[in-house]
Amino acid sequence: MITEPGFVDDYLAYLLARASHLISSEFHAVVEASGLSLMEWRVMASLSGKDSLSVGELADIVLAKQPTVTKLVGRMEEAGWVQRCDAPHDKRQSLVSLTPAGRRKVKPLLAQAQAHEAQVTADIGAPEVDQLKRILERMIALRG
Amino acid sequence: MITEPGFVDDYLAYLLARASHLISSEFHAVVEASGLSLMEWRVMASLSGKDSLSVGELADIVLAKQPTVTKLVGRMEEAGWVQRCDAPHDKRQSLVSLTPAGRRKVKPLLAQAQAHEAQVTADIGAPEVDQLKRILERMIALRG
DNA sequence: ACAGTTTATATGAATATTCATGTAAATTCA
DNA sequence: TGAATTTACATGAATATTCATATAAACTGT
Repeated sequence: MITEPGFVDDYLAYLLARASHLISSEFHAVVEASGLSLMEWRVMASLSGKDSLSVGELADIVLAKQPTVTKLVGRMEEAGWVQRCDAPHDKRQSLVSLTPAGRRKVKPLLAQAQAHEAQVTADIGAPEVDQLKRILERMIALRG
Repeated sequence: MITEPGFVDDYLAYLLARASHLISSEFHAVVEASGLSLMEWRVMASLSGKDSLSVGELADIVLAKQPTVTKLVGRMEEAGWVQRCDAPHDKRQSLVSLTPAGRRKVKPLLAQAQAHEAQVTADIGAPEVDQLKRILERMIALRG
């Protein structure tokens, strides 16, 4: 089933959505194979850099609404991948961090993600990917 | 609440997701003001080019699963914006098309979408947007 | 210090999406 | 041709997301 032309959604918006969906979907297969959803992977990947993130910060990063993240984190907490604790100086905040089990779970995926990006780069061309990244970063910086 | 660095999701994948979300969100405000959801807008924008599209084609274009689109189209049919009819030579297919009311509804949005893209282009720079589009098209063509 | 406001998260009800599967039409090939 | 397979869409149950709102903590100005 091939379909391409005609769609608008601002065209640029559509190209971005389509390319984003494409790349994420490819890696989605890898993520699901390890028993995580795409959102769970995003949360864990985000946390694997930092020591902890608040629910609000996570929502911003993973591009989801706050109640969605609250419940997502709740499920991940039950699964034993993350833990919550109240922020020391602002007890409204709920700081989310990876558990040791979560860290073990996400570690191989981080490597596979890099491998996937390397594959995409090999297919598209390193200069193009660099240009692409620069422009996207500029868009995000200017308008985000 | 500012958050940026650290996230991975393959990094390129994240930049794409973030930029896509950003641009779509901006226009989302316009879409919602006219009483449509983002998905409804995508469906109607897709249909406004073509005479009709099958449910499967729509699902592919709007980046959603088939049952999602079946139900989305069902709601839009009730709202009077689209209509379904069986395909003449393949009665399994359900061809979706805009009603006159749907056409009237989407028409101003198509213009506003163009205006939005023009604004983004003005902000980011026309050459950058052209490059961006070319690279995205290449990605989609190569891997889609 | 306190009343009013804002901010961060949680929660319940409403809504939307997805998975698994069902149905029916088209296609394949022996 | 016709049985087996595949394809397209629909549907019900399960799940996830979202909206509206509640709660509680942090600020603000007096």
